[in-house]
Amino acid sequence: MLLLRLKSPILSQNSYSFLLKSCIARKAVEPGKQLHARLFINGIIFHDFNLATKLVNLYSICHSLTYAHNLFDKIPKRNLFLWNILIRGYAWNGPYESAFQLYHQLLDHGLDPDNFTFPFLLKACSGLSAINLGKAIHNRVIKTGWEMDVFVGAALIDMYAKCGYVNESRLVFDNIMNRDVVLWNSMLATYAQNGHPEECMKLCCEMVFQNFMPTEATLVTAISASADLGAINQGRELHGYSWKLGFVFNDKVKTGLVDMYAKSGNVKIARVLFEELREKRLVSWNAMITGYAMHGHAHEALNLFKRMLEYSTQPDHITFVGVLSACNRGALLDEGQMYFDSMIKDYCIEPSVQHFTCMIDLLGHCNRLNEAYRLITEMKVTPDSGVWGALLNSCKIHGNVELGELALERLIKLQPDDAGNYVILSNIYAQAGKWERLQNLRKVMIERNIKKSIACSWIEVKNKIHAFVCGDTSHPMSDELYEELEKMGEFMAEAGYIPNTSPVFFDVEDDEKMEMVNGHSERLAIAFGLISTPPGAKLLVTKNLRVCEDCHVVIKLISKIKKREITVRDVNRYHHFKDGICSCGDYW
DNA sequence: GTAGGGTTAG
Repeated sequence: MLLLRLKSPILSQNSYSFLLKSCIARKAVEPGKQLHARLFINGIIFHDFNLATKLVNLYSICHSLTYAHNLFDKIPKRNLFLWNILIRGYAWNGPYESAFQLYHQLLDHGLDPDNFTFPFLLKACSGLSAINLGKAIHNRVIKTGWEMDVFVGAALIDMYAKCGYVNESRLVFDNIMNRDVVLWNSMLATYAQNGHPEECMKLCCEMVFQNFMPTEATLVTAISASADLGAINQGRELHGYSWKLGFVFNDKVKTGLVDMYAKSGNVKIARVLFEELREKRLVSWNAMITGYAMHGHAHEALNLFKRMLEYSTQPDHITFVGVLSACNRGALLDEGQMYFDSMIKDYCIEPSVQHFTCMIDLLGHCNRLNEAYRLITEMKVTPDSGVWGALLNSCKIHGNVELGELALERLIKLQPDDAGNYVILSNIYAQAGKWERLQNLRKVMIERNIKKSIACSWIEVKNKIHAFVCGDTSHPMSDELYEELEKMGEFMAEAGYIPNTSPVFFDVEDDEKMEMVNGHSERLAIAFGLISTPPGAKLLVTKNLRVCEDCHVVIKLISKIKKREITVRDVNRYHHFKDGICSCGDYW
């Protein structure tokens, strides 16, 4: 950049070329603009295609799309390379629509998109979640014969993944014979991002089996999948595998491990790894803060947040989801309100539905139901099912029938087929002794043919995931498992336990009801865990719905009688049972 | 005479 400071107005075109190349390498847009001005004054710019191209490239890399596009428009003869770098700029930074405008212009000019154009266009589709556009581009890919290209393929896989079309992703993946590691990674990410962690793990094994060397992205994706599965042993294996492959000092892999250990209930190990990070980036802070929040360690989460600010790391909207849900778990109303205000005022973050959900949950937690409702009415964003669900849940805990009815009314509009909401209101009615309303609600459910979704819980034992549905007798160890449950029942009866059958929704006789509660999937998974692990071993069970109230009581007792730490991760939160107490403080 | 696909936190 020394040359820039020289007074001499005349530089050779080679020198300009060299300087621009250096600007591109450093992403230095300001010196580039100065060079642009000189080129303009000297009248060189429009005669030297090479220099103009370099400038468009620089602007495009540096998010200066307006500059890039203006210059692009003035270049008389444009080649595909020039179109591609401008499309790339829009694909990376938006507005994505501009990428498609350029694409159509390109076609109008009689040019054919190539294996560079397609990945950029597909990236823009991913950004817009525009499946129809994506499919149209896919057709064009097939027509122009680029479908076997790994770059195009990976972009197609990602586009379908971001639009939620997992099967289409897989078709693209299966269709390409000469795969490379990124193509595998794209497919792994598709499964991980779309809630198919088991498929992700399976494919990961296949990839290794086919002698592909995992990369940083492979491990990050696989670790996040095992975090979503709550598969601690698989996660530990991946941890060991990272050692073997030399990724153990890699901060991105390590952040994945922090998330994985936190989600599987090992917050302490997560913290140790977090402290080992050489560079603590925003994602790492967020993983640790949300990890603490999930497990109800409100003060640890907030202390870490304060430390993050001392490190001058700017929090983002995800950090505040963690901070606010930490306040919620700790019933810290004043702090929660303070952070919510600070997020808006000090950090200029527009509260999202998630932030509002945290606040409504928090107000509800503290029995400020009317304020919670008022907040919903004042929200600038449209309240979704999470928001009304939080209100409904708070109404159940504090026995507010009227607001509960209102919340359900809104929920029915948003999720007409979700039985869970009806069940919560029916529980509110049952608790309040409103039997007539309860009967009416049941009638409505029957009329609308709303059925409770099948509850499923799973537990990982010796690296294998064992899944149980409600009343399941299909497991090979089913007999032993029910025997264990029966034995537990005797112990619990001695401890004064009386089954609470109110969560059982169907009209059935009492002893039948008992059996149904007894056969709840979380109990089956825990019973299986008890008989297939050594005494004292921790258990982690994951459930697709909320833990039922009776099971919550029972698991507390089991943790005391069997001297076991049991973690249940239900659809909303974690419950840590130890010595007869649950970390949620019976609020969930 | 150049560029590109996959990566974690909610």
